[in-house]
Amino acid sequence: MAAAVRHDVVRNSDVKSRQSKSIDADGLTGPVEDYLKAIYELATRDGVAATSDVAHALGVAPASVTGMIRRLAAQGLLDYVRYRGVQLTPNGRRAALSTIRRHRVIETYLTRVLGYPWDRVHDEAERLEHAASDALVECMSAAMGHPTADPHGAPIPTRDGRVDEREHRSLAELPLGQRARMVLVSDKNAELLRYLADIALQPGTEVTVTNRAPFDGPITLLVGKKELMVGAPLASQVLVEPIVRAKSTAKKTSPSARKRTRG
Amino acid sequence: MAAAVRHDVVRNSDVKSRQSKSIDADGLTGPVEDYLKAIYELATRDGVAATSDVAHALGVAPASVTGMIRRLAAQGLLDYVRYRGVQLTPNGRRAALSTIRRHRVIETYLTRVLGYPWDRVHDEAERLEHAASDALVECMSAAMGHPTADPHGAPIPTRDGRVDEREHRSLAELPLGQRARMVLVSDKNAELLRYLADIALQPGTEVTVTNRAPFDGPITLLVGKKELMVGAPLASQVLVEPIVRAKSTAKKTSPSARKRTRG
DNA sequence: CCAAAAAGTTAGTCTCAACTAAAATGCGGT
DNA sequence: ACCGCATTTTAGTTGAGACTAACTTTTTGG
Repeated sequence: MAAAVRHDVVRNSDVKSRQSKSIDADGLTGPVEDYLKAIYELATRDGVAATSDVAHALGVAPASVTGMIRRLAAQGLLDYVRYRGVQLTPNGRRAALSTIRRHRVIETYLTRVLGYPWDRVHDEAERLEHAASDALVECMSAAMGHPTADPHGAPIPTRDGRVDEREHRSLAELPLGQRARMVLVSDKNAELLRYLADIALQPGTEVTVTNRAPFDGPITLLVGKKELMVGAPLASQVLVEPIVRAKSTAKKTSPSARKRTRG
Repeated sequence: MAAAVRHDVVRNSDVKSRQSKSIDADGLTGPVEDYLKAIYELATRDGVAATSDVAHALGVAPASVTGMIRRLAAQGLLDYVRYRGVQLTPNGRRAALSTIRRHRVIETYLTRVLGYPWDRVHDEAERLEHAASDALVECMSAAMGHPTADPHGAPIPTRDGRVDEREHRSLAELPLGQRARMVLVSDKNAELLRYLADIALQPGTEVTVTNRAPFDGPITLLVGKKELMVGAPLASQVLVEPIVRAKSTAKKTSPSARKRTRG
């Protein structure tokens, strides 16, 4: 090859910023992002997240959660009072929503564009969300015309951290005969998702509960034209929104379902 | 299968396999994959990889490399003789090529399908390669009709570990006046890639060296219809393949460029 | 209202993958 | 053949993030 030149432009990637642990987009590690996500979800439901709930959600020992919580509180991502549970600070919330946005955009992209199977997309996104940059996620989102919900119906937070936090009732609570539209199911249970795909029940599908056997017995559904029976555990996982006959222009769903789109 | 409820299906993701460190697709950690990739590249060039070269390639201290090499050798991924450098075993080679395949398919997908910028795709792929499953990578590859080279011209290994390992000569070595086609440039230097994009020199582009100033001085190129001058360091990074006038059907490139497609 | 159970925390240990400093080895030149 | 230098390895430390075992605090049921 040539002679002894090549000094400047060529030296590949010399000074490698020297960070020891693998940091992703937010400057947070993968595990940290997972904690923030889990705490976000628990605290949104219950106000504060309990140590053991976080531990269960992440599949780690409670003692590990206490340890991590201390670090995150010291970093200003959590408000923590010993023995009293934990909440996100504004910074923590921002970080959590950013991770959730990445997760959901990725899920949506993989199913919509690549045809990746519904029931496997969660595990894939669970790893990719820690590796994909925000720039890439924006690329994906733009390529789909900025969807607002993922394939399981979960709302996608915006870049500036707004997200639809409405709560929905499940098929287990839906009044008999009330027409409704499925809106959401957890993406975490692959078996459940496969079964729902089998019975053609997905976000957007219209469904009615026609009968409910006593003592949490089988629930009879009308999905499209087909009638079928499901158990109570499944029914409680499938969230729906009643279809309101548009009488007035006022878009009230129900007095109990408070609409709050926080940011 | 209506009746008797289904207590089984619903329990979310209870028993979480309990593995402590974050393992990806191959059952290897991110750092391990990075070492195998680096060793693959160095050992392919030089027979064995030297500790300090691996250290430099990964931006870590030589002592760290020795430590990791011991672990990988114990796992049967490397052949290691103290003070003598290191080589991949067949298993190590398989793992390295699998990671490289993921990297290059991802790079290609991001540029071709998502329009992700040429000079930033390497860093993105560097993180995604550890998170994307082989299944997803096959999806991407299929969506593009199974390309054989990434956007920088690097050959994409096949699933079964075959890869084109031909060596190419650089613009610095190309005889004056010889028409050639650019085939490859390293993806690691973003600045270089931006400049090449500027001058419209990419894999596939036809290029001729029309003059070379003495003492590694400026090199004059003909790219398309435009003439321009580049320095020796750049020229040595741009690899090309001479264009042979198809006289006979025999596809000989050059006696020195030995074609070996190992697997 | 108090004791037992449940939940949470502390203390101490482990592994991975990095580091620095010091010792060992290999090699080129005379 | 040997000296000096570059390369490599060993030894010992560090930090993140997990674990178990033991202890403390809160909650709950009688």
